[in-house]
Amino acid sequence: MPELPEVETVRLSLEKQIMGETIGEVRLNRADLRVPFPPRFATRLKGRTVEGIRRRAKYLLMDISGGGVWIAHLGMTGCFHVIPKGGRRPHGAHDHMELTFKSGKRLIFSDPRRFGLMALCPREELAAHPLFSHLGPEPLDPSFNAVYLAAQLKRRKTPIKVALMDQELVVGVGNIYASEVLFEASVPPQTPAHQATAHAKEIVQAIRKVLRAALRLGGSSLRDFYDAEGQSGYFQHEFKVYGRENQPCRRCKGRIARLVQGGRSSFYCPSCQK
DNA sequence: CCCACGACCTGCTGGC
DNA sequence: TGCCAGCAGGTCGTGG
Repeated sequence: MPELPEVETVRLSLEKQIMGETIGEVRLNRADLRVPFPPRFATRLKGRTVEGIRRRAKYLLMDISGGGVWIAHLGMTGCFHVIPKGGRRPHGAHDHMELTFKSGKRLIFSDPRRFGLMALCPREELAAHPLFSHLGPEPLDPSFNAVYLAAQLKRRKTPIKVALMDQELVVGVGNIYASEVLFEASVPPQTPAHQATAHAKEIVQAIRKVLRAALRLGGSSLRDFYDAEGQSGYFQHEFKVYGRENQPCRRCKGRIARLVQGGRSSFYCPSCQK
């Protein structure tokens, strides 16, 4: 569910729903997700007001009163659900955190695979936090440009598809958008990164174009992505290659191919991408 | 340093 | 119908 467009979609819906809310009860239904919840997590959230909701890479950052940041990562299957005051929702087997605001609104975090993560950090220590200190630039930030990308690609032998998913090179691009971006840039996914330096400009433009288009459509909903208000995204209908193995290329009518790189499926059009 | 690979989890799908 | 292999949006640690 969660590459940059999906995380940003969740951020927007959380902003609409829980900005300014003050946290009452916090219930954890287990001790850990991918890593343990922070020590005294519930206590440290209780009584705090949500002052801001930001995103960095695929992390959601809730600024809470008192100077702290509540960090959340959705992993593969993590979901926030906001339930209006008095609203009902059957308890799910994977509801790991249930938070009630003083207004009566509730916020549920569910995550079947538990690849998600929660952390807490003082605001001024965020940049130095181990989760953040090694992250590359935001793809929609001016610092991510052809000169930067070419310099990064130059010293890597790994396939371009794998390089684009490396959060140290650029953040927010995951398995879906890496394939879509390379189709847009007409670059085959197997190309060694250092051989793609000449295409750095096209790749930067493709990343911007694809991510912006996905953002406009509320991200991509495969099986289970919804924003905090239960709204699905629509970009999955725009996929040119992702998940389309053996189907006709929308551009040339040739067959979309699949290969495995770094243990993940890559999709591409062998005749358009060369 | 770089890279490939497995591990972490659960659930769904498709083939036999 | 039932079972099992294979696959799924991400990251991290290990070992070569």
